[in-house]
Amino acid sequence: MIDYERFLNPEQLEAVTAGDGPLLVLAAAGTGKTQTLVYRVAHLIGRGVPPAAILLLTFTNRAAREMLERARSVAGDSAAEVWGGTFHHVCNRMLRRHAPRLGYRHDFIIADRDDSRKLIDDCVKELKLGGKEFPGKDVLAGLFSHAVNRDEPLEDVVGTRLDHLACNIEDVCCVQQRYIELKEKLAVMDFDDLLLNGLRLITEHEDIRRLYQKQFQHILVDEYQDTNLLQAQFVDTLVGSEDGNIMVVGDDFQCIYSWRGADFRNIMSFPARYPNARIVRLERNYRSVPEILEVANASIAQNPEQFQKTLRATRGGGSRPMLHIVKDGREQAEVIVRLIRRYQDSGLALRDMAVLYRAHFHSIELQMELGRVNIPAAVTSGIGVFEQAHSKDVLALLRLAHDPQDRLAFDRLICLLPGVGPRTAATLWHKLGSVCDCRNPARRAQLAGLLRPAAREGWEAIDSALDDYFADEPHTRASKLIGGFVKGFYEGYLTKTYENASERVDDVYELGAQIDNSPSVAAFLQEVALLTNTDQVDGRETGRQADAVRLSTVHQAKGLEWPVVFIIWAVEGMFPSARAVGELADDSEERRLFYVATTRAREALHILVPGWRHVKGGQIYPCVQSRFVTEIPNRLLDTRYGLKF
DNA sequence: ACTTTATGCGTTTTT
DNA sequence: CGCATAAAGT
Repeated sequence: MIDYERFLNPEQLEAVTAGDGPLLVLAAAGTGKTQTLVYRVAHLIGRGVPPAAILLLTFTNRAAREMLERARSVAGDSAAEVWGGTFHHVCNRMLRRHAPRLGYRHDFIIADRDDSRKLIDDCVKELKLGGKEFPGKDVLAGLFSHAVNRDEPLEDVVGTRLDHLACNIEDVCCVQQRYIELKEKLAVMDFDDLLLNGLRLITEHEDIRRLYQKQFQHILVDEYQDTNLLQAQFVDTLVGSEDGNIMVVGDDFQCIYSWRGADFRNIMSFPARYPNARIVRLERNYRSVPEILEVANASIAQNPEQFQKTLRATRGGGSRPMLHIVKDGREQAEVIVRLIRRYQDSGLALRDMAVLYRAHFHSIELQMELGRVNIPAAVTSGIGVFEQAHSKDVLALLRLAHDPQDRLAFDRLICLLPGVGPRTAATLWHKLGSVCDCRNPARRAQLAGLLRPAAREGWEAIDSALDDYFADEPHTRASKLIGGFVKGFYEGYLTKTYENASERVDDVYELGAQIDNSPSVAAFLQEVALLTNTDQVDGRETGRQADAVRLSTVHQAKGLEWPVVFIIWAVEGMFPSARAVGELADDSEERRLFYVATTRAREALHILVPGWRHVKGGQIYPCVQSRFVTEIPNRLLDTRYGLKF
């Protein structure tokens, strides 16, 4: 029997041991939200609920993995059978089983952000729209996504978000229509389709809805404040009744994804949608020293219309957060280097420290400085390994090998050949009859015959790699195909295309090893589009990751904590970001982001405010201290100037 | 004429 | 890194 009272405080215990019925846990930052979810899962299993009857929806795959691992150590190995993952992941898993019910193949292709933008661009060109006044593909993708995730008509979204642009709303709708048709034709779902079709599956098909309602006796949702309307509908439908077994955990103060359609009204209206919901508040913060919490509380108090919560400290006194007024980005980097060295001398490891910023490019100057003075830094970069060109190239080869109809993969692969671009790729695809059966040597030879000599040479190398690969069936190993591909063709391509070709070669071999270790190549390919950079970085950390300072955007730091945190570029226009303030005329989400940043720190928080910003071209702009700093009472901060501290 | 490739520049946040 | 534009290649 688990001694819950030993590991949980009274509020956490109440949430963990609550009986059936809806439950809303308002868990402020650092109050043991994860602990509560982990023990709730353990408690349910202990009560006799079959693990496979529990659905745990999280914001990242990493969060699900961590929670289930911990639940496993508390409740035993059976916890591994709990369904856990992101909404996209769970929808994908359901859709792989039932896709034909919606007119899709089981092996539909997932289009990542790049793929869908490319497809949208194709639609625009096909409809001969384009032009100066017409929105670009990113804007269009954003509009489509917004409409889907908020369940609003596209016309309204275009009307409100694009009123300054004198473009025809109907044209935009035409592009969307064409985009939807094109996706259907290519058997492709984009990220939004996974959610949309996951929801359609259980709303339009009663038997499937019943199946999953019966299977999932308990549904738990983490980071509920960052769900969008579609996701909330998905959960509500699966729960089925207003007295169902649904537990949602969240903190409206930490809703930072509304630009992606998240709507913290989901959490605000939860008590109205589930009138009998029990509400538990977790306010005892175990993470940070009181001085840091005071700053966080003072900051978030500026936002109206939220569930009132105050972080109460449980820890003893530490020291006040430091505000560093520095000359410019260079001095900012210098201050951080000195502070890092000082913390190292006092016994902290580099992995105990993190530098947080609003946008990736804010960190470039610091990265260079850290490199110069040999302080190892782990950057959670904007694009993960799987999203980088070389991974995608290799994945395209594997995808095409396993699915002759994967046009996106074909295009990508064939365009690597010299003298072949999108146009020739399209012609070739047509000439081949909309299939590229790599399993069939005769078909591969046919393709070779259609290519120009320069391109043919490259294709022949790929051809022999494919030949070797299929010779081993059914025990094909991805690493073998990748090895042949790299040696015969890709290494040469990489060396003439990129500076850091050898790193990329290493990455690609690593990718092969990972696929060999996964259950099957096909399963890996079906999941890979949903794996994110943070999943990947953490995967590596367990491996050979050395001790390093973490550099991260605030968004990617969500759910993490460090003894020492630096927030850089706390100036107007950068944090809050100029775009966010201009577009929304409401800075509350940016303030929540600042709140998330401050509450990542356990012992020490340093906020840096440079006075000048060097833009390339030699221009210098003065910086104004961020409103988020200015609105904090002076007495809560320890202000230092320049290099004196 | 049509395609591919080279060059220079600007960057919010991401499943 | 991706995008737009201009130049080179077929």
